[in-house]
Amino acid sequence: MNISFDIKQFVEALENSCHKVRKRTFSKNEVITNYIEKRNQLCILLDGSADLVRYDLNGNRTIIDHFSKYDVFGEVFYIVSTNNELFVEAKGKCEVLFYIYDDIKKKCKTNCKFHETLTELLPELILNKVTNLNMRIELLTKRSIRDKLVGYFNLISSMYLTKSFSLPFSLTDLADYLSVDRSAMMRELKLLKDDGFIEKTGNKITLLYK
Amino acid sequence: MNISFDIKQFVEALENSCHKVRKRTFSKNEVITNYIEKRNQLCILLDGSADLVRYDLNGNRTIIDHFSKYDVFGEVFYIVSTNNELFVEAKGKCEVLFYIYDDIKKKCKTNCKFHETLTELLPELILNKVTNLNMRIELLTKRSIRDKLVGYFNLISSMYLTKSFSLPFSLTDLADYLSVDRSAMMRELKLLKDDGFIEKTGNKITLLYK
DNA sequence: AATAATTTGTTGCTTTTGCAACAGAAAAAA
DNA sequence: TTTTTTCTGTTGCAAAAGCAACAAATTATT
Repeated sequence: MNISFDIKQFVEALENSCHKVRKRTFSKNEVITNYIEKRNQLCILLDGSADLVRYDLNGNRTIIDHFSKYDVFGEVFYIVSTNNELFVEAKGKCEVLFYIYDDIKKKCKTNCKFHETLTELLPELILNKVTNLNMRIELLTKRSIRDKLVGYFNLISSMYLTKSFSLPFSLTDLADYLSVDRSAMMRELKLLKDDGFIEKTGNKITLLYK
Repeated sequence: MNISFDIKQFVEALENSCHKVRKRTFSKNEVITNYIEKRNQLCILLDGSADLVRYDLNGNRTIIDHFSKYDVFGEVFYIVSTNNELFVEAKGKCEVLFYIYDDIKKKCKTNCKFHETLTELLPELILNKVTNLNMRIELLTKRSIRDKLVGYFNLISSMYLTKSFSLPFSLTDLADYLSVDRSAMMRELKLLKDDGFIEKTGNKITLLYK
């Protein structure tokens, strides 16, 4: 989910970048990072898209979060208390900025623009995450696959302010995001189409209701 | 979930309380507050326990969050982007502290201890919420009722550092929290018992595995 | 351009979950 | 203490979701 407006400030601050900040590129399917307890890492996705995924003991894959340009991620936003490892996987070519810190409030010696901006924006970034997480919970607590799909479509629709949109996920990934079986989800998509609620061509969806 | 250690500072700060802060008591089943877009309210549960609940169009009740002594709640922690109204309901006698603000960073004229403490603790409070929400998502993404139950029990168990504990919920409420049908959950609890994974007397659970 | 890999769409069958209903236990209110 | 209300435990049946498997389409890779 996008908070690009604020994050652009970060990118600008990087022109004369802090020496503690690293930039790296990744190609499709590479692991950008994993979440490690006790390490504090903050990452900014400068380009591309990536998913935060978890594999459980039964081999189920769950997409915990989906990141696109200028999204921020890292342990700050997911204090790990789980058994399962979390990975951030590149969905395509990605450019990522890394910042590892001991104390997020501590500035570097030169007190550069990056740290200044970070301190200023962090509360807002975190509140953004909270909104995100709450939306996610709202979706996941829906009782049926149909309700989850419709809930998700409404979200996308109100975000892009249009009833016609391309999914930011492949359908396979969408199933992992909604935490349901893919084939069951496909079946439900077909039913939604047959019932005249949506139109669907590939991964382009048009909402016909309301 | 409990973050009492920090919140005690708030309570102390209230000895010479800020005039913008209100204290009220509630009895069982009373609505403590609802979440309103554009209003900024921060509440601290000084005593008792309460649930943040949502009712959807199908009449399903979902417990979004469960609060106990010294937990903090309010719109800050749930920027509302939903159609469904959210209520905080008292589960018993409750004592609650309310603080409505325009700008959370703005201090009152007297710059009292309350505001000082608030500014200091807020980032930590919010990060605490984030952890909470992530745990919740971890539970909700589990694919079966059994996995949700076991996941929840593990959570409680590691929080209280014991394999034997009383549930902070009635079983009816637990089902609403895990977002599953109550009778199906009861069936699964019985199976867990029959399979020798847990012991259960009333709402006291003992984990027999690991 | 050809080949390989992944994703989509579909289906039959099985398992899990939800729904409805009810009796007994426990808790709250009168 | 008695009555009322809520919660627990259980069940049969219906509906929804998961699993497995495969062909067709699409997308990457060589």
